[in-house]
Amino acid sequence: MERSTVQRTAIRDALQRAGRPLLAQEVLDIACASVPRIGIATIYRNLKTMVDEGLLRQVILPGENPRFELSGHGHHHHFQCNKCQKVFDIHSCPANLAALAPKGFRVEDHDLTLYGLCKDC
Amino acid sequence: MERSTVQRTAIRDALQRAGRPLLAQEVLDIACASVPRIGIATIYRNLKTMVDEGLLRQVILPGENPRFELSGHGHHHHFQCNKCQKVFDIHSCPANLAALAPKGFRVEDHDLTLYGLCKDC
DNA sequence: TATTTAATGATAATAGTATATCATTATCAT
DNA sequence: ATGATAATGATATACTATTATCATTAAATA
Repeated sequence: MERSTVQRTAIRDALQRAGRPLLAQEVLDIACASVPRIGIATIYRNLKTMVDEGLLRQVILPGENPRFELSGHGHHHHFQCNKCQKVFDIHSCPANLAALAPKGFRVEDHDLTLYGLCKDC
Repeated sequence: MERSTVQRTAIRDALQRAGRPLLAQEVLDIACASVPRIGIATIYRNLKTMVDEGLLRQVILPGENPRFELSGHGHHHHFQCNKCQKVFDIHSCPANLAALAPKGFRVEDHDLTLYGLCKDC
């Protein structure tokens, strides 16, 4: 049985409005604006539930804590700003990556992260 | 003042013979063969020192603990086997990655990880 | 070989994220 | 509106990779 709560709504809205993957802590900060007394446990609980439901997808970059984004964006990659550390979506994808692997290796998937300066930095 | 110890040698040899990035735990397991009483603290201590000296480089894949490899291989990427979890070097690199970023973003660097089955799996 | 002291090994301590606990609150079906 | 109970909030706890501690060992120099 699942109930609709203002906390859950605030979490979904935070991710929707941001339009980029957010850390649990970032979700907390944003959701606090609409639900001041929201706790970090509620954030983690709901993020986990929403991932299990398939509503969210985890974005894990090297050396970073998990971020969360709304699912349904298809296969894509990410850009992290070296200055503000924010992560943005990249909707294109390099071709022929399978050819890079050594002979005898079968490529099934890949992860790509670009680093640099975002539009605002 | 730096002293040459069998432990330090065993750690360097483990990385050299493996020819692929190793977890601290993997280094311990391999080094144990030549220095049975070697402790995990010694592994971490030496890995850290060797990174500071520039002898080693850390390899951090998404969601994984740091691995270590001998430096001096230049810019390259990695392949992780979905079955044995081992990580291998990939010495080629896709071109034109900068073109993938949205307008207004400046690309300075990138990370690429391929996933699949290694030669042995 | 004796001396100095850096390095080791065993383990306790730390750090930082994520989860468990539980009394309280608030949702929803009746 | 009421009752059953799912969800929350505050915080304790777990987890686990890494570091600190310190007595002991061993490398390097004279």
